[in-house]
Amino acid sequence: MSPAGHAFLDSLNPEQRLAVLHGDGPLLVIAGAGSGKTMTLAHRVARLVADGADPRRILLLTFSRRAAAEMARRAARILARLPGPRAAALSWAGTFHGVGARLLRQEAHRVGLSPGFTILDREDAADLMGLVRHEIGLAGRDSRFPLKATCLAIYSRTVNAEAELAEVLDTAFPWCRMWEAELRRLFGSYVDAKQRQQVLDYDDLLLYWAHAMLEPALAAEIGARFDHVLVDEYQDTNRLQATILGGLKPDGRGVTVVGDDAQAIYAFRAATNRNILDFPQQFRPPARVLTLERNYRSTRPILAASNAVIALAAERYAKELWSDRGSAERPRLVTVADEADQARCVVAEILERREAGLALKEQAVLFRTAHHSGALEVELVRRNIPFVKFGGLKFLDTAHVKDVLAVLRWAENPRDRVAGFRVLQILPGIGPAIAGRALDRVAEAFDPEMALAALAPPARTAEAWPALVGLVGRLARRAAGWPGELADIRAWYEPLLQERFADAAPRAADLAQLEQIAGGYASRERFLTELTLDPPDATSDEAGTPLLDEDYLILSTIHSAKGQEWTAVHVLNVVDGCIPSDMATGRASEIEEERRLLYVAMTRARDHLALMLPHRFYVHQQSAAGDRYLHAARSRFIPPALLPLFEETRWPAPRPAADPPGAGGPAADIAARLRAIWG
DNA sequence: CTCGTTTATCTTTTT
DNA sequence: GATAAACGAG
Repeated sequence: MSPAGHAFLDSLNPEQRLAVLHGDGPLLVIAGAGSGKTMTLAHRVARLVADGADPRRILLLTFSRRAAAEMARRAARILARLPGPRAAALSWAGTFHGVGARLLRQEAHRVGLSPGFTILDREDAADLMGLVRHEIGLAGRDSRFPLKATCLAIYSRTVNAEAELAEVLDTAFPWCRMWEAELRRLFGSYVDAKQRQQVLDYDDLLLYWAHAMLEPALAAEIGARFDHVLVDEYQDTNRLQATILGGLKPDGRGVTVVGDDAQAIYAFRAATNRNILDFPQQFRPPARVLTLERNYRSTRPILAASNAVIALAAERYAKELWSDRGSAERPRLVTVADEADQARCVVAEILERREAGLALKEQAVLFRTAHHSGALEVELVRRNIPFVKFGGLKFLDTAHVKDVLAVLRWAENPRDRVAGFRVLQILPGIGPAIAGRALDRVAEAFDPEMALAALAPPARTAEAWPALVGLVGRLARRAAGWPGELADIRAWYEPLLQERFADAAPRAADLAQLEQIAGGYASRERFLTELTLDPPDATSDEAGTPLLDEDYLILSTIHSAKGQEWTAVHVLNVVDGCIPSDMATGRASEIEEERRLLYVAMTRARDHLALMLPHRFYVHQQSAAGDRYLHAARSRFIPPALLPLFEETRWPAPRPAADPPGAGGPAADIAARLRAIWG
């Protein structure tokens, strides 16, 4: 047991200290928003190491790599202050997917994988689904077969929830219900294709891991690698991840999970709050449960409003966050005419705060879906305010970056058909048919370069063909070394870029930046793996400038804002149809998730919180009706009973002098004058 | 076969 | 604003 009296425990409150000092039995920490969860977890890791645990035998599973890095950094800092030599940092910290990839590569031969497997990101996986979808022919004459992305979503959900296809279709994709038989066939072929090509999609990283844990010998061995397993954001894990955890530590010894059921916002990804609700009873004796209710982040009025919003939720672990940070400022409900005014208002308030000394970095604008920030982004660019956006389209999703990465992936794994298919079709004159046949040859051959060189390309391609063959050969031999390979690819691709895109210059700049990034990775394999598992998730208007020292505003989807905090927060479009999204008003559980989403958004704020209510809300790309305005009402999550907790304002502020139309009659009563002419 | 054009159809959030 | 199918010209 721990020698009580580690000096670094002094900064903790009593509940946090209990969590840090808890022994080896399974532990569940319900950590409310802003309750010092990261700090507590970091201290627990440090405490374990201080008491003799080997940091290389601690597994830390977090939601994002950024969270893992932050945790490791803080733990290291605590340890650095202790006397005596301290072992190296945590070597096993990352996401379930990242750790899975690493374990699977190490144990590849034992789970029937090639150690050279490549990983498909979501778009690549969707492309493969599209290829397979095409291959098995979809004759749907009367109604159309679901899009490739939808097919992938259905597949992914089924796997992650460990559920039946029929059940998933009923609950989450009712409009695809009629295609059950075809989907089943499609998924079978999809799995076959992945295995033939030695590629894994995101779900496979969990799936292979989970199934490896069903093999007693392997499970025991992998479980024995770790003395302690700590899982962060446990409310957002799914059944598959719970299965993995159960396989690693069946008796729960050394297991700590931390989470907050009130912040569960990933049900669409098959996360289930049953994991956290049922965790204690999984063990005998049951796991210990500790609750952190003291909030260090927000002022009392912000917390009061947030608590009131979440109090209306149906089912949750009862807890009431409290804070001793007094303030007279209530969160504001700001009514604006439309989205354009919303953008102007937000910018005006942000600039005002900056004038008052609050850096842009201390402020954030949050929204439900990525495109909701469109109008705001335009306004920010117009007024020259730097910003970085999290969520939505990424650097890696752009066509030219994907092209270059496909070349790398194809070199790493010549059987990766999605990659090869993409690369070949970059050349003018080559379409799906020729590319497909070429890939068949490559798959049969030992040497991809030879196979390609033996092929007779169509006349239009004859000129460009040898360059590609040469490139493929050099990459296969690793002639240029790393990261020189990227320069080699760029030299080959640049002329094609000019032909393919009208705006070649900025795209070329992106590729230069990609090469820059590549230099930070040790090898081609590491680069590809880590980039797909942990893509740089911010896009900024000024592509490429390392903004690290500059001041910039944060724009983020609410999902991507998880775990973060800012002094001032604006939440856009807090109206019915956005929060809750009108996509999600079908079932009660979906509505509940939207409620938690608003709660997460509100609890990001330390001192200032504004919820924006545009009256008119423009909806485009809507179904049949086409574009239209929606006359939006305040979100149903803020019913009239909660209004006293907010300050209701209007922007622009109604001008006091001139009376508004309709209120005191028109400023000049023309009608009376006209009557007077005859009077 | 490729490739440009035209048409109808769309479900958000992310590792 | 993107995706998929369908058509027609080279």
